[in-house]
Amino acid sequence: MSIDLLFQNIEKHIVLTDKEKSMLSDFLEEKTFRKRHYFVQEGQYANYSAFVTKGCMRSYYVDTNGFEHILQFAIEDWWIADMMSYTTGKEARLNIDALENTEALLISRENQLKLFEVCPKFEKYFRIITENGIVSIQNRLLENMSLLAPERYANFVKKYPILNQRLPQTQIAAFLGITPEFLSKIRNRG
Amino acid sequence: MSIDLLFQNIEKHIVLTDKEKSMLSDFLEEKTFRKRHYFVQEGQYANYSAFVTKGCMRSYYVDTNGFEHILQFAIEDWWIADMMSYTTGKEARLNIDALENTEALLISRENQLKLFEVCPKFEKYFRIITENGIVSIQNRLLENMSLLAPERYANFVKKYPILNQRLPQTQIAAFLGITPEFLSKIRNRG
DNA sequence: TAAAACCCTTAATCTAGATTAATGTTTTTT
DNA sequence: AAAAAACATTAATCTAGATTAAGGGTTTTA
Repeated sequence: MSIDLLFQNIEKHIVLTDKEKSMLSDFLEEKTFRKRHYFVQEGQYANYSAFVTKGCMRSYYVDTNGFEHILQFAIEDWWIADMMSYTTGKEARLNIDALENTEALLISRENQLKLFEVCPKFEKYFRIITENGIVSIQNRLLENMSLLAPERYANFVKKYPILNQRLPQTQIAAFLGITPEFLSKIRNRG
Repeated sequence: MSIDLLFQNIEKHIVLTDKEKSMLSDFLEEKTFRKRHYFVQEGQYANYSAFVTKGCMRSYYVDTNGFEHILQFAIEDWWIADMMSYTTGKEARLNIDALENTEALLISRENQLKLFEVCPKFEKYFRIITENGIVSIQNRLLENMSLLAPERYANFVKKYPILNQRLPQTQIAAFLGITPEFLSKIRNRG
């Protein structure tokens, strides 16, 4: 069962009783996304967060010149959401779509907050993964400010070897903040 | 009392009883930092988080060429920490120092986690401000990727007019990811 | 199975912002 | 009050990476 992947993820941080597992289960929705289909679109109220159990999604911002800037990839075992819209209830500024045919477990913000009330353990879990999220994005920001593109790419490969194999170059370039042409140059001894 | 500023900050998100306030108070330490003195240095175990009640601090990374890249400013009513070291217990890679004579309330990670056990309301508070932190730094990353320096500076001024007045240009430049020379040019009709 | 649609490569040219350097001002320390 | 340190300005030169463009490959869709 795909929900077991989520249970395992949660149990890296807290211990769950069977009752808590079934409670969580009741608050989730299973959904599949065909390649290139949207989970979130700019302008929507994105009050769902997704835990990917199969496939790959990405969140990205489209700038005023139409260029895409990728904030996050999410393969199996990763959460993805427009955190701004999800937590504040305002309109999303990000898009989230599937780069492969994808299966995910969705939780609404409403259900998440209910879960926190009923069982503070879940609040602890999300507090921890949110802390980890901050650390990881702070690190990325500092890398963007202090490293040249070839070094950033080397770190990407080291950190996410699977993504480097699995994703098209265009997507990796849009994540690193460079053009696909320049990434091509880097890859072929630039 | 300077701790009232923290109570007010917390009560934007949750309601506190007098008992909870005094409990929190017991877990905090008051400390002052003279201008240019360190709260955290690279290589230390930075197991304290600071809530600034007066003055200004900054967290920054020093790259291999000796350049400083500022991750965060914290004036009155802001928390600041090396989140990586604070949450994982590993050695800090950031420095945090005072840009002005500063007063702050410190909480150790140990006490914070105790507080969460004793009173889950505090876990909720920190979950919320951590969520807000993610949103804000995600936004900054996307701005860095999608905007030119003059636009980033304009947004900075709009978002933090006080910091723009209060901080030297060198510090603002190190936050925006540009040189002070180029910021000078931008400011004088660039 | 053809034709879109997407994806990758290479190379010439261009530009946002860095670097260097010189000069002046303001703030801090002695 | 002097000296030192930090801060700001301006301008010439330089460079990491963008842009443009053209050609070839591969995967999807009809």
